[in-house]
Amino acid sequence: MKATKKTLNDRGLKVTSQRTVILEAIRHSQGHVDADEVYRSVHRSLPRVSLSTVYRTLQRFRELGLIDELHFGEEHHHYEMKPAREHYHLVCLECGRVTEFQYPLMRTLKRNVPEAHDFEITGSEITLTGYCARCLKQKQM
Amino acid sequence: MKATKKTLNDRGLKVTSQRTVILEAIRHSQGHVDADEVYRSVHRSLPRVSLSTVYRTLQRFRELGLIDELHFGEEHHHYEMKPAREHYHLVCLECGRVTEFQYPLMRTLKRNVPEAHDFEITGSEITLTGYCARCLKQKQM
DNA sequence: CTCAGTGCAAAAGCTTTGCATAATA
DNA sequence: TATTATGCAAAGCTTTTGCACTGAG
Repeated sequence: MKATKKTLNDRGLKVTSQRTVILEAIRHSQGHVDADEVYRSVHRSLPRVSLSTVYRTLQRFRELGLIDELHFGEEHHHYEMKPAREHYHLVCLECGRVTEFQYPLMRTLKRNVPEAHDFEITGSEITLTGYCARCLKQKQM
Repeated sequence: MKATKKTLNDRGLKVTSQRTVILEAIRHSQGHVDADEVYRSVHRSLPRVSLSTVYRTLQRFRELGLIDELHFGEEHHHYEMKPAREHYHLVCLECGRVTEFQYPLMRTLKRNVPEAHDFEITGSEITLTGYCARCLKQKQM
C-alpha cells in the first residue's frame, strides 16, 4: 500500500484518484503551491478533474492537518505539506521567490509573550517581505 | 492645519474629504479594520462615498507607508496605522478577537537567520492563531 | 447497496478598472 | 485651468455551493 493511500485511509477518507494525485502534487512540489498550480498539475494526469474538487480537497486536507495554508499577502492562498520542522518564509516582492528558513520561535514566544500565556496556540505564521539578493543586485545596475 | 491634512499634504496627495475621513476612521479604530468596516464607518459622515474610493485610498495609503496591510487567513485583508512599535498579532479562531503583542523580533531574526542576511527586509508579519482564554473556558463547560 | 466524493455550472465575496463627472491646487 | 480624485457600474479573480451523477467501500 502506497504511503499516500495509507495517509488517506488512516484518516477515514475514501481513496480516490483525485485525492491521491492532489496530495502527491503538493508533496512533490517545492512547497507553496496555490490552488491553481495544484489544479494545473493534477490536470495533467487527470484531465477531467475540476477546480472545485481541488478546493474541496485542499480544505479537507487542511482540516485533517495534512497541509498548512500560507498567506503571503496575495489575493490567493498557498499550501504546503505540514512541515516536520518549524519554519517560516521570506517572500521577495520583486520576483516572488519564497525562501524558507528554520527558526525555533514558538518556544521563545510562549515563554516571553504574556499575551500568549493564556492562549492556546494552534498555528503560527511568519512572513518577511522584502527584496532578495538577486533582485537587489539587478536594481543597482 | 489638522494633523490628518498635514499628513496627506506632506505626501503630495490632494486633501479630499474622503481621504481625510478614511484616515481618521483607521486612526481611531482599534486597529485591524477591513475595507468594509472602513466603508461603513466612513459612510456615516459621507453617505455618498463609494467602496472603490475606499479600496483605492487604502492602496494609496499603503504605498505611502501610512498604513500596513494584515493577513489573518481570511478571504479579505485588514489594515492598521503604521505602528510606532514592532508588534504582532494573536487571532482567536473561535471569536475572531485579535490581540496585539509587542516583541522585538526583527533584530533577532536579522542576526540569527542566515537566509535573511542578504535579503532586504521591508515588512514582517507574525500571526499566531489559536484559542483565547475566554473561548477555551467556554469550551470546557 | 450506500453514502461520500465528484463534475459542472452557477453564485458569492472581495477587489480592481473604465469612464464620465467633480473637486483640488 | 489642469490634473487628480471620485462615483458608478461592470468586470475580474478566487473560492464556495447546489445538484445530479459516479465510484469506493
